[in-house]
Amino acid sequence: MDRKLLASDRTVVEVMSRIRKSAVQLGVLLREEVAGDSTVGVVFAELTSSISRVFDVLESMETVEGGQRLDAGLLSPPPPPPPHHHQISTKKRKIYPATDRREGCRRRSHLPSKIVGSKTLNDGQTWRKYGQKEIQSSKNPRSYFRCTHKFDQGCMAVRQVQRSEEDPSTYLITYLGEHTCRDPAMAPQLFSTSDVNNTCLLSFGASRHRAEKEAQVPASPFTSRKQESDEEGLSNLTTACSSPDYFVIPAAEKPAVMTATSGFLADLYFEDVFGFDHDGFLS
DNA sequence: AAGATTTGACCGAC
DNA sequence: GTCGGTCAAATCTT
Repeated sequence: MDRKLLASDRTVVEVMSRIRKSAVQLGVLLREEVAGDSTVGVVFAELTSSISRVFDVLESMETVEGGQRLDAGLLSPPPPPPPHHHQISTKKRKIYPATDRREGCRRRSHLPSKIVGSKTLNDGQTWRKYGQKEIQSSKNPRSYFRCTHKFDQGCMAVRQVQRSEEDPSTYLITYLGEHTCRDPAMAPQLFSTSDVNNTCLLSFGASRHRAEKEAQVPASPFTSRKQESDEEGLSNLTTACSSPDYFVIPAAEKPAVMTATSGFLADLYFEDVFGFDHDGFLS
């Protein structure tokens, strides 16, 4: 797959990202049906499988600029320049000169993103909340989080959290960018027994390319620090890996979901992220 | 005191 | 002009 990415391919990427986003939202809305061993569940599994394959193909292409992975450039914008001197205005904020526009203000919503439906905000990562915004199309505000290690390790991962309108107990978490930070001291906590028992992670669009990359750079800087911004006391750990490409299913729904999806997504997750068969891992 | 959160302002994309 | 994403001073928490 040596073909370079054309502008039209990028449009495809954007459209596919939207389709994937819609699929995830659909999964949340159809939780019961998807969880059951029903036709809906089978069709949903088929849909997610197809989306994953498309992303596999797209991610195997080179970028026009050459060399970089598809999402490397799209997901990880270059780090913003260090803040320098700014004019002081009479208002609360400093005024940035026209030549010093903030990179961060560029909208990222059109970039590939990974959306997770979760009952908890705790995903094993340490996040720092940096903003909250009322969203026009939604009655629930959206909260913005950046990785705690943004400045000390240059990690550009960010996430947006919004409570689901359909199911207020569920958070729709959009991950943008990938974690490049590491906190080795916490690695041994990866998949403690309780985590395995209480979670089920379904991979959405996890590619072998990403898996290989993560195998080289072990993900998941787990931390014992206070889980930041975990609203309303939701502190039970529900995810055990930093890779954001998951669909998180509450423990109670796990068996049914595993049946409905024939386990292929879960298999993909275990194989891609950990590089071995989960049956062996769990036994 | 240090670090985290809140919240109004700023700014680029659309 | 509107909207969404980010910044950063003020405030809160540990």
